[in-house]
Amino acid sequence: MSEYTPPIATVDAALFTLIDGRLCVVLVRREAEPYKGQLALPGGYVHVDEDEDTEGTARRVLLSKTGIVAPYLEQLFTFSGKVRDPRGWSVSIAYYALVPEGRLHEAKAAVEVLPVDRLPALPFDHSRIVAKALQRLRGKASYSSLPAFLLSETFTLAELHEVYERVMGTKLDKQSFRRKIEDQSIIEPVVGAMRTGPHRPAQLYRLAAAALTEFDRTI
Amino acid sequence: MSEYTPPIATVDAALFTLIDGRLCVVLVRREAEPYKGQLALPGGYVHVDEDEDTEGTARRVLLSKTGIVAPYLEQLFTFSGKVRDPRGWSVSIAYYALVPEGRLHEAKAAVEVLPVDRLPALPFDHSRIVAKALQRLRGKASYSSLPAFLLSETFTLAELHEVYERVMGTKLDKQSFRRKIEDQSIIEPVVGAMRTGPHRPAQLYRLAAAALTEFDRTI
DNA sequence: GGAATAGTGTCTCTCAGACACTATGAC
DNA sequence: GTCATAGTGTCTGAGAGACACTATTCC
Repeated sequence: MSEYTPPIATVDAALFTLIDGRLCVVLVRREAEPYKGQLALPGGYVHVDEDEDTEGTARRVLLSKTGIVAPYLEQLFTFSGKVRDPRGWSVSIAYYALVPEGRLHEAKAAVEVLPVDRLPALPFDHSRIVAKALQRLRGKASYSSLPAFLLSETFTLAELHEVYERVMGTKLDKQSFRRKIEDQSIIEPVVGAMRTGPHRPAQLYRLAAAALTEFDRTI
Repeated sequence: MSEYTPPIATVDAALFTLIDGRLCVVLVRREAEPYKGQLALPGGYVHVDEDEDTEGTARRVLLSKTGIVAPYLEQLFTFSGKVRDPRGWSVSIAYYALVPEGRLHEAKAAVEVLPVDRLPALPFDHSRIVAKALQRLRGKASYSSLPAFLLSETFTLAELHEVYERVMGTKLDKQSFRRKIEDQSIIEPVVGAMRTGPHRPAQLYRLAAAALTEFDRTI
């Protein structure tokens, strides 16, 4: 097998955030060919001498191209084939990530954050990657704590409620939502911490577990 | 980037079947180093001159190593890193597949079909791949038509009921199961076709869609 | 007091689970 | 008729959705 030719191996990452209640993707302008100068998902080669695994590649690429360390990062899908990259037969291990709006100040100046429903056509198959990531995000929102990673560490129930509605694109009944979230032990109150304003103060909560938590399901 | 060294790129596939109500995996004995002679998941290099994409690799590898064309094949996860393969930093795009017991006669003589709860330790990270595939299979069983791909093209409701129970490892109420399946339009009766025996004949059904169908869910 | 948002009480309707019942074949 | 499995009727309890209510702050 000495003449074995492996495909090109890259990682691409779709980094989502929520700005003014709109789901957005973080894009970077490509500094090298192909598609130099175009907006695309942050991505790069797998570095076998540097990366622990492809999740390490994703973290490195996100940090180096956007300046952001995302609190949630998950492998999405591996895209592959002869035509998706003009450089030749390639494999792209795609990841998606969530970051709260408040952490975007860490971002490099060169990034552009665009609403998912206002994206231009993206190079490679990046539009497909974004579509698949959105599908995963929306699906997983309905049975897990995933949308909470779009909020800062503490948040009110109303904020959590809204982020679920925004991600899923549907109205959710207030009482049903609160029952569901509290029954599942997804979150815990931060005792004594309240969000104040010109109204009754709201209890602040944090995620009970640092990792993603899934709800119960039945057939 | 002329000095760029890509990782090794392989595909591994966990092929499941149901024998006497027990979930089993199809293993092959490795013909080459490393781990020559050991039982492992069917796998092989991505051939950039031959494969359309990595799903094509998976189909080719499954056919060439086991002789089987599986009616259901889905990408599972991409495993990667320096230590999982003694040949060096590698990426394995793992797939899982389902095949009905009745199609195993196509299989090559060299394959071994072992129950998932009786597997030996497998080389590389193949035990992790099987574990992750089982997790996906069990999870997806609860909200999709997935387990039906372990049955031949036509089947009775009782057979479908049993395969769901076997895959999920739980008892399901007969009436609830039938309501659920029929409400979701997962299957359609094959008019006039009945499974006979020393008892009342049973209506035969087929999947209403050739592809996987998901049930409705709510938050 | 009024405005604004937080948080609760409670009714209803749907649906899953439980389980007993009827149906229809072979013998 | 018996046996075996197919298939249905129906009760009940839990929970989601709807929606109105009370609570607590700032002004």
